[in-house]
Amino acid sequence: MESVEGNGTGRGNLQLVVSELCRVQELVRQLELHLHAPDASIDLCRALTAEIFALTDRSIGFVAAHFPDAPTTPSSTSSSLSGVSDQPFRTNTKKRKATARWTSQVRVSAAGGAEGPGDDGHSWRKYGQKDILGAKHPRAYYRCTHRNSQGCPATKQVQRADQDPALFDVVYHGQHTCRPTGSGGGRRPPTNQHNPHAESLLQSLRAGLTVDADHGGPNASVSPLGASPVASGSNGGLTMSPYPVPAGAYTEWPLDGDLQEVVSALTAVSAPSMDCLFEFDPTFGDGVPNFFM
DNA sequence: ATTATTTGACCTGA
DNA sequence: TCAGGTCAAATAAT
Repeated sequence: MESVEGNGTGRGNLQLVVSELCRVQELVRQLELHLHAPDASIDLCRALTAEIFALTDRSIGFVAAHFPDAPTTPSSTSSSLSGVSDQPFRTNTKKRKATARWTSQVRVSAAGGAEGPGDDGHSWRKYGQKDILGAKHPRAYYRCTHRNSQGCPATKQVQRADQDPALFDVVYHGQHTCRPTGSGGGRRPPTNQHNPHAESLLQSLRAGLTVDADHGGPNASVSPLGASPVASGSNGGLTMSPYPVPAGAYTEWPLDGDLQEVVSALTAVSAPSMDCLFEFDPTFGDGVPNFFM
């Protein structure tokens, strides 16, 4: 393995990475300011988000290039995380390729021993349940109710966490293309341009970013630093925690590798409990995540 | 009657 | 062959 020490280029890149992460932090601050502004502009937020992604992407590229098989140093946060999820949930490292092009992973707790995570703002129809090898609880499969009527490809998988039955691991696949029809069904509370999920994202980002060079390859993950494994704040009976994606968790999604985990980590704060989603299109058509509500 | 859930069978990728 | 994901008939709920 290459040693960075004694390698001026490597050290230079590390400095670059640090400076870029600082810039990312600054951009996040700006983004937050815009989000709190009464006349927040979605376009501006998009632009800032795109730049944040671009910067993190480049930094990850540097790290991956100079630590091709860097030994993983269990991040300082992972130790605290491990208490909650030493086996977050079975990461499908060798199963069929998914057709979805977008994925998000969240851990949701249901208050009062509810049967499942609360309403995430979309209407889902259960279409299957499977016992998962090594997992105490079965995994439930849901698809968007509007799949037939509108061809919405969004699906999600919900599985009760082994360690804490009050926690549910939810994996979202695919983007919602459905448009909620009037009242009922996929209802949406009236929202202005304030995006609560974006704020969650920002909180995680502001808490700090760590870039872990994953052993065994160019995969890297960005995990929120200092974010407690289970957010203490509740949200209408739901608590949601950013979910640092373990190394290799999503290696098979049809993405360009590195970014998938970043995407997973970043989008981990999106989702349930509200209906406006921070969606991310990993095809990077224009590299701009979509906020829509 | 319509819609949602359950559950065993089937399909697919590794 | 196995495990995870999906289908679809039966059943339940509204």
